[in-house]
Amino acid sequence: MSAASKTGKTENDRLSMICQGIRRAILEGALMPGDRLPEDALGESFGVSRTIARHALGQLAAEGLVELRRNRIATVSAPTPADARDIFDIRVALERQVVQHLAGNLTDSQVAELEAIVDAEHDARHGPDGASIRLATEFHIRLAEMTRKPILTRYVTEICYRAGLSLSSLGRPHSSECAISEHLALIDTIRRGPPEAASQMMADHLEAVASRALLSGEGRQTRDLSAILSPYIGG
Amino acid sequence: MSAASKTGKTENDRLSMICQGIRRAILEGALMPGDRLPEDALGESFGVSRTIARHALGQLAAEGLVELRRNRIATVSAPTPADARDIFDIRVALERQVVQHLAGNLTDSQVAELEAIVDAEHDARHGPDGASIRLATEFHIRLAEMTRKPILTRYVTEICYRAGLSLSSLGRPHSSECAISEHLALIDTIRRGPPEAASQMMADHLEAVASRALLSGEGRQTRDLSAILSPYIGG
DNA sequence: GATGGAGTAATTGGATGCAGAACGAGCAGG
DNA sequence: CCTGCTCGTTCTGCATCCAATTACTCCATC
Repeated sequence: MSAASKTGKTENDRLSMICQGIRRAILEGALMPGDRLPEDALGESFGVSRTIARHALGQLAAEGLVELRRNRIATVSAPTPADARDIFDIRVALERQVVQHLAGNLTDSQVAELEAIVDAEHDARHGPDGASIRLATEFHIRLAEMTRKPILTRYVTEICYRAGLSLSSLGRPHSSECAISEHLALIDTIRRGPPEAASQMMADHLEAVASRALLSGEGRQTRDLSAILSPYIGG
Repeated sequence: MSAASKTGKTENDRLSMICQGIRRAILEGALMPGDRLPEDALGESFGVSRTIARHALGQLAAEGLVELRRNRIATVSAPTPADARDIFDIRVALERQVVQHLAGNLTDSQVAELEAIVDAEHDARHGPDGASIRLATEFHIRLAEMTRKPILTRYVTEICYRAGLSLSSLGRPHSSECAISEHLALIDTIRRGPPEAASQMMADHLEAVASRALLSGEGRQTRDLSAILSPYIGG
């Protein structure tokens, strides 16, 4: 799925499979912060041995999605509100780059593809929360991929997943209603607009998403103490 | 090898040690793109088994510093000029965030610390290239750390290492001469300046670094094979 | 009923072993 | 002299195994 740069890839890596599976589960809220991810349970779920599961956890920890402490069961990361703020700031910076590179350069088929995603978002707006978040994230990731800049794409993808985790853990149940029309407007502005306008609109959009989801502040009271204390333990 | 190898607490970080060691070796140009990193050799060098070395390679691959292809010996990544351009764009975006958060908020001791690094850069300006790149990178990383935003810091650190790799492989021998005065000016502007000014100065600085180091590389397109392939040979 | 502690089960950290793929030397042929 | 093929060596992919540490349960105690 990631960009194929030069030499053909298509490695049937089981490791990527596991990573992607867990990423999606986290993104959709199926896995919540603090949930435990024991190595052999994981391996058994995915039909591989602990070795692979272990490796996958290492990767996901590097991406900030899971927390790994010595001799302890891996858990889904629990971003603090400060983390979420940090993540969204970075996301704004990166996605501004995306739309600046894209502004005025979208092909018709690309526009169509993006609009198809928004359509799917529209269809899913009354479904489970996870689907909305996943589709909204997909929209942004596809946008990044269209720049054909693999490194930028990688970072945008990563930060989008982290943002998704923040939303599903700290955010209110739902706020995608407005995001849909904003996505449509975004497509249009990117398609024709000057880079600055598109960049600004993306920044406003992401800021709005963050505000709607996170500004509520109280969030939901955490399910257990460890989530509250986790940021203070590791150092 | 002579490290404290007793059981107990501080033995936690063998993996981080390897990662950091390789990162620095790459940053300083001791390891060049295409250099092979066999798991056995790595493990032996660091006095651990393949398992750890393997894990470390996985991490570094996730950071984009090494390339990992199935059943093939890991190699130091070989960024293309396009990759380098991409990396520097991202770096500009991220470091603008850094200075925007920092502008007007630097303490005296922080200023002193940064100036100390620049002093070290000055001392090292006629030494080996690696030292200059390492110190310049350290300057930017410390700057990021001062925001006390761990996630932003992580990304800046990562992108700085990648930029360093690009410089040491694609860049000209020396370009640190001007960077030193620019770093000093940067400190001053961040210390007192408005966020916009500091942000712009950082962008200009990084753009200048990229231009000085990379713009020369554009000229040689398919000139002769040995010149093109020399970075891929590993000598 | 709540608290603290010991013993057992569960889980991770890491090493090793084995199968298979890639690398490279050496040889045959143009 | 250069190109293509074959085969032994090297290296990775992965599973399994053992030691060390943690998590959990149960019981004694306050």
